[in-house]
Amino acid sequence: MVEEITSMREDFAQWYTDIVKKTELIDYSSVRGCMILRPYGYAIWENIQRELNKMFVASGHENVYMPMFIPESLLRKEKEHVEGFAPEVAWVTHGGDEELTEKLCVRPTSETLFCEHYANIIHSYRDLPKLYNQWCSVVRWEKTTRPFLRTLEFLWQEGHTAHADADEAQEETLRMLDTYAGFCEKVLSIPVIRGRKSDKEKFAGAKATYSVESLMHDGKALQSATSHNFGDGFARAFGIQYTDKENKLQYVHQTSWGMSTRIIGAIIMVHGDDSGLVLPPAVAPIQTVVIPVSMHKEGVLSRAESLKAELAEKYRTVIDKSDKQPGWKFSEYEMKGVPIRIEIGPRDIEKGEAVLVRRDNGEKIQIKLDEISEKTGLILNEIQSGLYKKALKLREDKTYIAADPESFKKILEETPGFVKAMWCGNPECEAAIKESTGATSRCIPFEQEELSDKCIYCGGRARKMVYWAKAY
RNA sequence: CGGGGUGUGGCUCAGUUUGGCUAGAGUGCUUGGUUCGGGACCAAGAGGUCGCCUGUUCGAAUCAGGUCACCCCGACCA
Repeated sequence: MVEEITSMREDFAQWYTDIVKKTELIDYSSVRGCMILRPYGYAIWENIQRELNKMFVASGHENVYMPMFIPESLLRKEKEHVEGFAPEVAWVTHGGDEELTEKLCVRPTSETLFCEHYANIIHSYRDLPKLYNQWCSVVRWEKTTRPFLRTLEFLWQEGHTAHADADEAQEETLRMLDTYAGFCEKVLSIPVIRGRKSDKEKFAGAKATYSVESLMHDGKALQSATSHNFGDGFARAFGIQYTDKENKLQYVHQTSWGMSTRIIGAIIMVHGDDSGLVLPPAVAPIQTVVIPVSMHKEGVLSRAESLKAELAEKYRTVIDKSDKQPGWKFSEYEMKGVPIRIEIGPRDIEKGEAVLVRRDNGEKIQIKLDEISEKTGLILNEIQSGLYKKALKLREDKTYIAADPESFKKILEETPGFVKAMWCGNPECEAAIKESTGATSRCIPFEQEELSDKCIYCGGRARKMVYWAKAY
């Protein structure tokens, strides 16, 4: 047990803050609401980036880079979009001492830039589809901020695609949602609910928004990624037209989809425990750490070094040769969520063994040195899938069904989590539920269940089962 | 943006109520030594314009006004 980290039960918010600081994921900067991603935190993002990018490339997407500034007139081209984002954009009004004739906003998202560009480069059905993605940072002037979960500037990727027709755009929207779901579940070991957002929760300017939703340890939900179908709304606003095979002018149908550094907050809050971080091996900056014990003794350090070199061929491995106590090191790497720790000291070397310790369950295993590389791989896989199962169980344990407003409210107050309940589809009921319970509709899941035929709030005819929760 | 809280060596905090000598402790850091299988020990040392600004006062970490930042709860949002 690490003393410096507040226990989850005692104060979840403080636990979270302790973790991000003490494990050196971030530091605060002198700019309000902006965080410094330290090497350990940034390495997680780089791993996420690498894995996710592979998936994008595999499905035919190309990376581009757009400017970070958007002229005011361009931002204003699509009405709903600007209304959605205007309250939280940062404006550049001066270049040096000179006032700009048109102010520029720092991109809060890049739909408008992509649209303008697409209008210029798409002319024929032969130019379609356009499957672009960009990795960048965006700025949203949030009122309150929290590391990873909400910062003024954050890193993300935003995919923007243009298609010949509505069906293809819808297919792309769902394919990318599925990509995110697979990424969360396989790479991050985070189970997600796939579904559609209600109109109230929809992206500004979208025809339909889909999301993958995950559940944190404290029973609050976190939108882990979104995928939007824009229909031809943006195309009409920006004049993105092409000539089809029949020589007729058509508007393109577009999508956009994104995942941000916020997902690191989910990794922390889904897998972490009172000893600190627990990182899924696929994105852990350090997969195994070799800790020499009694390293001043003859032969220990050199054996530990050669073990490290062997492991490093296959896994992200470090050796800690600092003169700290072994016990200190054990705690340190536990706190940092390193999946596997390997202790090697005189006793082990004599027997031709080492001690392998799993972060996920604390199990200590004596392993023959000549088998250790292979076993490490197997155990990393076990941890990867074990974390998923554990998280899934947690989510299932915290998923409830409510049949009436009173029990709905009671569940959210006493045992926070996902609440499944029927909804008539009326935004007023949705707003009223939020007002009385603080919970929002997280999504209308693809996997529907017929819990009842009455809306949880008004008792009218129910149309959909919805996942509700308090959310980050 | 509303409500609450906090700013004092790197970190955690005491001191502020009731203004008063050279601002303390633990931990961390540096050096030397002894240790080393779950956060070691001894010794010596370095490190602070008390968030910032203005005021009150003979005198401000302490009082007043302002301001900035962070944390928590809410509203808004990825």
